[in-house]
Amino acid sequence: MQDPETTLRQHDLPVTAQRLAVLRAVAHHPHATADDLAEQVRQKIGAISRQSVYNVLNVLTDKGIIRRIQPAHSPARYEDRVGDNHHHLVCRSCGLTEDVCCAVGAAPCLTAHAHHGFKIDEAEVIYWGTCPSCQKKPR
Amino acid sequence: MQDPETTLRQHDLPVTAQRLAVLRAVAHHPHATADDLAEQVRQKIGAISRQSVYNVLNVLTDKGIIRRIQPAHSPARYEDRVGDNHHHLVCRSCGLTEDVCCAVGAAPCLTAHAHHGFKIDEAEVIYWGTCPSCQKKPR
DNA sequence: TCATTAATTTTGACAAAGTCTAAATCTATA
DNA sequence: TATAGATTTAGACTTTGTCAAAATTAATGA
Ligand SMILES: [Mn+2]
Ligand SMILES: [Mn+2]
Ligand SMILES: [Zn+2]
Ligand SMILES: [Zn+2]
Repeated sequence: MQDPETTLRQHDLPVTAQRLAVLRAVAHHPHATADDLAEQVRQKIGAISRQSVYNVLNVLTDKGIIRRIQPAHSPARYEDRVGDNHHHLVCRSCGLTEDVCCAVGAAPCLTAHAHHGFKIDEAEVIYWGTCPSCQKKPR
Repeated sequence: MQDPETTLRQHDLPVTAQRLAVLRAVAHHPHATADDLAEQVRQKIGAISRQSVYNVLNVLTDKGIIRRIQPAHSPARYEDRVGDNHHHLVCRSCGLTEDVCCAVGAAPCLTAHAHHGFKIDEAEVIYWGTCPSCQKKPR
């Protein structure tokens, strides 16, 4: 990823302190929630409204600059690793989220057998399980 | 599936009108939301509280009698087709949800390469696309 | 540099989907 | 049929996110 200001200009987005800070926060904290990111941004630039965090995350997602993932039982999470069709491994117990390369190859799971006449554009895969640290915990 | 009353007794659940009605509604309306199901139940038994619908869906899900799926942008959906590791095909436009047999074989996507030391117990796959009917619509 | 305009940010209300709690009701059992 | 324990209900509450209008800021070009 290049520097956030260049990224914004390349996408015809006016450069604002809020956008820069959110974009940096996403880059530094992959799979963070909107709330997590607001927290990070506040530590950097002092203040940001909740609405602005959502505004920025939405516009960045629409432009394809970042990606939104929405596992069950969790608010949406964001990452700037886009366009590589990777998947996720989520701990049922603590929510820890790890990247996993696409199981079948390049963008393979997209070859979804033309089922039911649907025009398929994405295969979303989430592996659910227990992370090493939670496996150790009693209970 | 056998009759709902037997199912409940086999799982040591006291039989109530609400549980029977919700279980029947799930069987007759696969991939319905809690709200959809409440609606159906009311047509059958006259009334049920929102909380009871959730209570029942939760206990049935915990017992493994039904399954909960939670696609992005949608409230949770329920079905009584459990234990066969099937996946889902969801229309981005209208939310239509169809079953898809597991792409890789029996319970294959579970063989997830022992990544990151996680103990994986489920591979959830959602194919996103546009259903035939929505493909026809203008716009 | 400065004024103008369009876009962004903020504030505060609102919505959807669920959960929590205590009181009322019902089921199972004997 | 009485009892104990479980379920159901009502209503408040929480979380995550959106909407809309007013205030502020960024980009542009004179
Ligand atoms: Mn990722
Ligand atoms: Mn299904
Ligand atoms: Zn964990
Ligand atoms: Zn559709």
